[in-house]
Amino acid sequence: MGRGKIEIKRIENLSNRQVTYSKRRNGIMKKAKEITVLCDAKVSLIIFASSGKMHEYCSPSTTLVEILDMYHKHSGKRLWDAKHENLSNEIDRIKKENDNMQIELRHLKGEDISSLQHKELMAIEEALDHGLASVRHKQMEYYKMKKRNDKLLEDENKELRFVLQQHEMDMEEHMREMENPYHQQRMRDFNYQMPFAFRVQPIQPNLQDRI
Amino acid sequence: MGRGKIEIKRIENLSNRQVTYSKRRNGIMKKAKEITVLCDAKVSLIIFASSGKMHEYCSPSTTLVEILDMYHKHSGKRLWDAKHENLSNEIDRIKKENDNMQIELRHLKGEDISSLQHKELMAIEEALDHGLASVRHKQMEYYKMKKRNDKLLEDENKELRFVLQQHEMDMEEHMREMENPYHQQRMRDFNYQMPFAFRVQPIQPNLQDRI
DNA sequence: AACTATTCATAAAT
DNA sequence: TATTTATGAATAGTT
Repeated sequence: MGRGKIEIKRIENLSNRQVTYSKRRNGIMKKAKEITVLCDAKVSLIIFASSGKMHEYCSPSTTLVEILDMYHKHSGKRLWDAKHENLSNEIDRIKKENDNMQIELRHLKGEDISSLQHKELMAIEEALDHGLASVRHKQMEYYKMKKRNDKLLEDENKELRFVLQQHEMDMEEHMREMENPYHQQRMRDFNYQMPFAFRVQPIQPNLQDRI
Repeated sequence: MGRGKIEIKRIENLSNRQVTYSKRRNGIMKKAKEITVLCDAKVSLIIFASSGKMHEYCSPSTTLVEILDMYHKHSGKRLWDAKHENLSNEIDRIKKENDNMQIELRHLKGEDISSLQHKELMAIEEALDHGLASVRHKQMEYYKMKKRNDKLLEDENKELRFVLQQHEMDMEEHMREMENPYHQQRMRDFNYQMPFAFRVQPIQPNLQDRI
């Protein structure tokens, strides 16, 4: 159909090929639309030019995904399933792992143990014993640490009380010397400086957060 | 093109529609093949008739999957990625669940507890205590059952020994009466019948499998 | 991009 | 359903 018959083989002239591509692509698109309307068909048409440009047509009554789903059902071919299969397998694997852990957890919590054999119960008991020992050991550590901290606080307290007493004694002594203006000035200096001199830093700053 | 112009609208006559579908489908397929060869294009064409029958064409230089991959790159549209994403999300969700259980398990086994707060340790200890109590309770049940079974076996044993003794005593008595042919016959009967009379069935047939 | 001359596709008939 | 045929549509080559 044209000014002479052409052989169906690659058009070597780039320009001619592009023109023919454009014309024929429009022709196919039109035909696709027509068969969709005339015959109630569902069509998906995807064309890539050798340049890489893409054109597509999809019947308005449907979507490409829908057509691919139908294609899948009809052809039995895989398409994107290969990609999915890997993920599905991983899900299965993890779910299984999950179930096993769930069972182990329940057993350790003393649930669902009615059907267990004596040997299995022994193993669970051992695990629990071991876990309990570890946890109690850890708690003992905290207890000791707390006790040590209490001791330190107590010591600090004692020292502070002693210093405070000294302080008060000094104060009284100075009070007696208050008439002297030089001493008045010294007293003010003392008030500003002494509190810092005896401020005590906590030894384990964040311990209280953990106990 | 044909014996008269036709309007592009659905062909109501089923037979005509089917015929037209078949002809035009062939036409499009041919055009698709031609543009593939003439213009170096890559074409994917999938057509579903209203009957549900499918026909497809794909350029020989490529595959549908390849074309869909290219389609994906060009259009930026999702296609099967939506499904892909769902699976990925589920994997993430399950993996998270998995991790949490893993941690809980390790804690119950007394592992990785260094960084735990006192409160958390208390909770774990409580869980372990509870689990241990359940497991030991269950084991106690088995122990009692076993003890009961032992007792029953012992009693049976006693009874059997008693019966056997009786049996032997009877035997001796009968031996003494052996001269009498009538007694000889009775003795044979006795030998066949008595063992069954005192055969004892185990009370918990499969108990030994579970202990 | 628009224009034909020509071939092709196909609607209707068989 | 397949083939034939008359006709409109598509398009190759030209402008």
